[in-house]
Amino acid sequence: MPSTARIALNRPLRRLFDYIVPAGLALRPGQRVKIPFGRQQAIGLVVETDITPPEGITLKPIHSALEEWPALPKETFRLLSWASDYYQHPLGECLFTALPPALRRGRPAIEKSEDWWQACGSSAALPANAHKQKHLLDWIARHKSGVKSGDITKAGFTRAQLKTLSNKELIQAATPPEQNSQDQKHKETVAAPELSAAQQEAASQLPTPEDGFSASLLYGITGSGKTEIYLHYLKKNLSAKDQALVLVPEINLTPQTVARFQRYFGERILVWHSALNDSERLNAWLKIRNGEPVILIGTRSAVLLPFTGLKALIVDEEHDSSFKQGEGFRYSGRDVAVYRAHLNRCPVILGSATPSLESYHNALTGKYRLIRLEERAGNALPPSISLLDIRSRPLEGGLSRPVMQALQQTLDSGNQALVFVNRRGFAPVMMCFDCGHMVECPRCDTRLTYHRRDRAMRCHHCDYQTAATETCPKCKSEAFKPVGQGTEQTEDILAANFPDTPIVRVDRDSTQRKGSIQNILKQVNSGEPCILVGTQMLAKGHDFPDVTLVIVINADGGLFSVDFRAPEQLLQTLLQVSGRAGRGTKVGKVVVQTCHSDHPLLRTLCNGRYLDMADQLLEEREAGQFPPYRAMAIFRAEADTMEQSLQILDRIKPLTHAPSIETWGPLPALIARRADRHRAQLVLNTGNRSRLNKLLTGICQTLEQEKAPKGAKWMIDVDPQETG
DNA sequence: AGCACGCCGACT
DNA sequence: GTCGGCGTGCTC
Repeated sequence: MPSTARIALNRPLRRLFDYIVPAGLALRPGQRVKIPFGRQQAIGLVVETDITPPEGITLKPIHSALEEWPALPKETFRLLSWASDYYQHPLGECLFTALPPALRRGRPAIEKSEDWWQACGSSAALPANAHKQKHLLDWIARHKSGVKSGDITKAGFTRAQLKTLSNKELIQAATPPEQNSQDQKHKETVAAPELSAAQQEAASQLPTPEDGFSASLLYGITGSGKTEIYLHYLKKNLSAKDQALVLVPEINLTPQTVARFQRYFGERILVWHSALNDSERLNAWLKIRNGEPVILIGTRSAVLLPFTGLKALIVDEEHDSSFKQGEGFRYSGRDVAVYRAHLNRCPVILGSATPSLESYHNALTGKYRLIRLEERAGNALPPSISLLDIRSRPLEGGLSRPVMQALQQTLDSGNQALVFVNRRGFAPVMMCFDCGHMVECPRCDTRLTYHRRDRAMRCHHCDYQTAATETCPKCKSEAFKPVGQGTEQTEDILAANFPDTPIVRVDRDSTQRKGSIQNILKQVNSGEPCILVGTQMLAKGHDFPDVTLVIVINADGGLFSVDFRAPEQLLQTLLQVSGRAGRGTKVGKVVVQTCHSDHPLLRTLCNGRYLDMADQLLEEREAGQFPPYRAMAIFRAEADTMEQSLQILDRIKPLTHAPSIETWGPLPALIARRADRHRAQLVLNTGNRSRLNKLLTGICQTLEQEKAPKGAKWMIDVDPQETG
């Protein structure tokens, strides 16, 4: 009897393939193998050995193992198997997402040294029309100690340009600056940060790695210094050989954040985020796989890395919705982190000023330990929040008179202000006041946003854009006007009202234009009076010590949404924005414009106590039978027509009829058509998560056997973040 | 997902 | 007469 193995492939298939293991080859789960697959060669991962293959199939032999050790160590492998089952995503694809691209393609698991270059010729030798090459040569020449090729492509140059310069012998291979990395290795790092009494008290409540698995929700109001607690915790609890993981939202992984950790841990800090290239990914992955005692700061996918000596996990801003992947393998980085800590018998700390209702609920039921830190670091006082009812108040670009006056006062006293507008562009709609026509996206069920800066109408849900017109495209009327406020418009109105004050706009458009948010914020950091105008981007992670006034243009969007998470997200955003005010020694003031100043949630907002709001929201969730009281999953379908999408879900619906499982729909999605795809969904809701999980496994298996009609697709989303 | 096999339109 | 369109079927 030849020995056998079950192999997972990087294919969207909910099945595994069995092979014969050649004599003399010892295989363990998690190992990479080269296998024949159909008439191609493929890379697979061993799932199980010595299996009993099904009858009537002739097994092919495995070609070879790529290395004799498992690329995915035992704990990582178990984590991914669990996640595959929990999120109902094919095992092969789950396992392969934990490999860097180079290893997925079958490249050897050895460190890839990057080639370094330095200039050795003058740009005068180049033809006059070779502008790109000249730029690149100048750029390389500016870096005296040489540059690595990865940074060259990141700076916007191509490999072809590099090669041309090399052929012309204007640049040559350089030796990597060894000294520098040596210097850094020996750089002294400072001891654990001094904690305030309140921080000390919070830190003392955190269980240590010796206590085994624990999950703690660190509720620390904005400005309370959660990061110092993380630093202190890692400093006190990691031995020289331990690994740790700090998960952060993509937007918070700034050079400043990394520098702050490096100050305490020097070379032990390693980063992992979407901007790494293939060789950087491979090298970081190998360090972690080799058990080097790194402290990894990374985004969502870092939780899947092959740690072998993980002693602590931290999830910062745990409420952030970007921890949930919105497509493909739709896992929650935060929830996977908690499960990983559990598997690994080590602590996980979830930190937030505005905890998710899921985590808060777990804290209330005793699953997590709740640790409160309700004092701002230094002498900073919490900002005062007030509502300003704007019903029947004249508005100029969305701003009321009292708000304008407050802005003036703030500037007069030499301080900075921040205006929060939750929409980029100039106006979310262009409307004709003669015929009532509104300009819509031809490919989506949405209105086009007017961008006055570049005279364009853009869809914010697909890549469609068209030139803006002066008159109504339908009836040619000149009564064709923008309706509603976007950041561009607010910026213009503020510039007109405060001509001597710099207005700094921060949104996706302005950061794209100016390179980075750091560039834009340079002038804000000087402390000179100015007004910041921006979207969500402003609310996350940036400190503005001189901002003493925060204006929220309109808070009502999330109050009456069909999405059950909208109120939670609104309050989180409002509080995160509020937290920008008065971070230094100055007292902050927050004014929220609303048409519903008597709304109970907004009333609670004014006391600034997030947990009071969370209590209120939890009551609503319980009454409505929503998560975290019930488990939820959504079948989504998209096709060329809505009929097709609904048809797929109508077919699924009877399969979901089971005790204790409620099914809603199928219904068209909130934005029913997006990029010419018609979308619908079927919502499953239950008090019995494990029963739902088993049911879903069966349904997905069944559906995969059937072929979906052409152009139509179904997918499953467990614990969905967006339910519109 | 790949990749082949397979049956119908415009070209050397 | 062929090259090639992408429909559907299979991969241990």
